[in-house]
Amino acid sequence: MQKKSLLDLLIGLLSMGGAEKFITLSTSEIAYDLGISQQTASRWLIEFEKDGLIERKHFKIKLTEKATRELRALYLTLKGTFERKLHPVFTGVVTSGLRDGEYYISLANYRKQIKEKLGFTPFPGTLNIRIDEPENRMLLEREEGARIRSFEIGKRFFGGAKCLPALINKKIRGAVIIPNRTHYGPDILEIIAKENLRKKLNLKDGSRVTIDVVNK
Amino acid sequence: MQKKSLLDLLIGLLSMGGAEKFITLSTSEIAYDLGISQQTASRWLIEFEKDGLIERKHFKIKLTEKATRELRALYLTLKGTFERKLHPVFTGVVTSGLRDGEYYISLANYRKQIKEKLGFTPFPGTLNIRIDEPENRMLLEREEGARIRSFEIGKRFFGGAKCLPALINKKIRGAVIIPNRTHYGPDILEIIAKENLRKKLNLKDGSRVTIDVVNK
DNA sequence: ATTACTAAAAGCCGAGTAG
DNA sequence: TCTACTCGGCTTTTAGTAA
Repeated sequence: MQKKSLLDLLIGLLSMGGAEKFITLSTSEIAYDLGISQQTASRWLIEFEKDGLIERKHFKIKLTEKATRELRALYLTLKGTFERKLHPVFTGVVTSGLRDGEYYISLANYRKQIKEKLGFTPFPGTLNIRIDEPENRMLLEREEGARIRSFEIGKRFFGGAKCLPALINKKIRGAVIIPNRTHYGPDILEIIAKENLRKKLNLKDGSRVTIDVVNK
Repeated sequence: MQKKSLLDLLIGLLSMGGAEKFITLSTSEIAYDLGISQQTASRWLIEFEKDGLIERKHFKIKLTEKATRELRALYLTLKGTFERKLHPVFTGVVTSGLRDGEYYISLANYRKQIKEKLGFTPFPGTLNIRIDEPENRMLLEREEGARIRSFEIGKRFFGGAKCLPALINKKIRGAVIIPNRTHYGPDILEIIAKENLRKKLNLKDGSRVTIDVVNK
C-alpha cells in the first residue's frame, strides 16, 4: 500500500472509466498522480500493452477485457473475505481432468488430514467441474473451511489447500478443494467425497451438476 | 496479476483468516504458494512486521488492524468501480484545512474547467469535511463525474481531479473534489460550490454536515 | 525443523535525451 | 509538445549457509 505499483495504475485507469472507453492520459500525468517518473509510467504502459492489459490509440488508453476480468477477480477475492456470502452455489459440467487429482488424493498424508478435518476418507479421485460462473470462484477465497497443510517427501514439496464442505447435486456431501498455490488456470472446481461421485450420481463428462458450498 | 507481490501475500493471509487469529504458516509454505523463494518470503514478512502490517509469535502470523484497514480500503475502491452505488451519503464535521484548496480553486485554468464541466463558477475556497465513514470514501473511486485535467505553468505541475456533484446539507448544490493523485492522508472530503458554503449554511469548524453524492 | 544473514546476480528506476 | 530509448545506479531477488 505504501509503494505505488502497477496495480495502482490499473485501478486508477479503472476508476477513470478506462474499462468502458478510451481515456486521454499522458505518461506525465500518470507519473504525477502516482508519484513516479514519466519514464516509469511509460515503461509500465508498454508492459501493460505487451501483457494485453491495455490498448492504446493516439495517446488514448483503454483497459482490455482481460484487465477488467483480472481486476474483477481481485475484487471478488476481497469481497469473499470481507462479506461472507453464506451459501454460494455453483453450476457446471463434469470434465475429465489430468487425473493428477487422483494421485494427490491417494497420498497418505493428505488422506489422513482430510479424514481428520472433514470426517471422511476420500474416494481416491477428484471430480472436476468446469463452472459456469468462473468469476464467482473467487468468492471461495475466504476464511472458512478446513486447512490442509503442506508437507514434503524427500525433495518433493506438496502444497497446502483449503477444503470447503459442499453438497453435490443437492444430495451427496463432499468438499471443494482450493489449493493455496495461486493458479490462474482454467476455472475448474475439484470435488472430493467419500464415494465415487461419478458412479453414485451416474455422471459422465458433460453432465450438469450443482455444487452448494455449505457453511459447515 | 502475473507477478506475485506483497499484496498477494497479504490477501493470502487474509483469506486464511489471518485477520482474526494467528495462523501457522512457514516461510517455505508461503514461498511455495506464491512461487517465490523462501528467503524472499522471509524478507517480506520482516518488511510487513516493520511496517506494522503483521504480528508474529512463535512461527505464527496475524494481520494487524492496519493491514485489514488497508486491504478493506482496496476492496472498497474496487467495489466503487464494480458496483455502482447510486447515492452514497457522507456525514462529518467542518474543519479548516491548510487553505491550499483556496489557492487551487482560484487558478484560472481550474475555474474554467469547473465552469465548463459542472456548470458553475466556484467560490474561491473549499469546504473541508472530516467524514465519519472514512472507509467509504473509497466508494467515490468510480467512473462517473467530471474529469478535471492536469496542466503546467512553467515548471509547476497541477494535477488532475474528478468532481462528483453533491448536495450539501440536503440543500445546496456543489461538488466533491477527488484529486487523482493518490493520497493516503487524513480522510477529508473537499467540497466546492458556487456560493460560500460557510456563510450560506452558517457553518463553523465542528458543524455537522451531510454530503449526498448525487448521480448527475 | 525452522528463520534470516551475506553476497552476487538480476531487475527496476529515473536523468538525460532522441525522435 | 508527446513517448520511449540508453545507461549508470539503486533495489530486490535468490543460492548458500549459519544459527
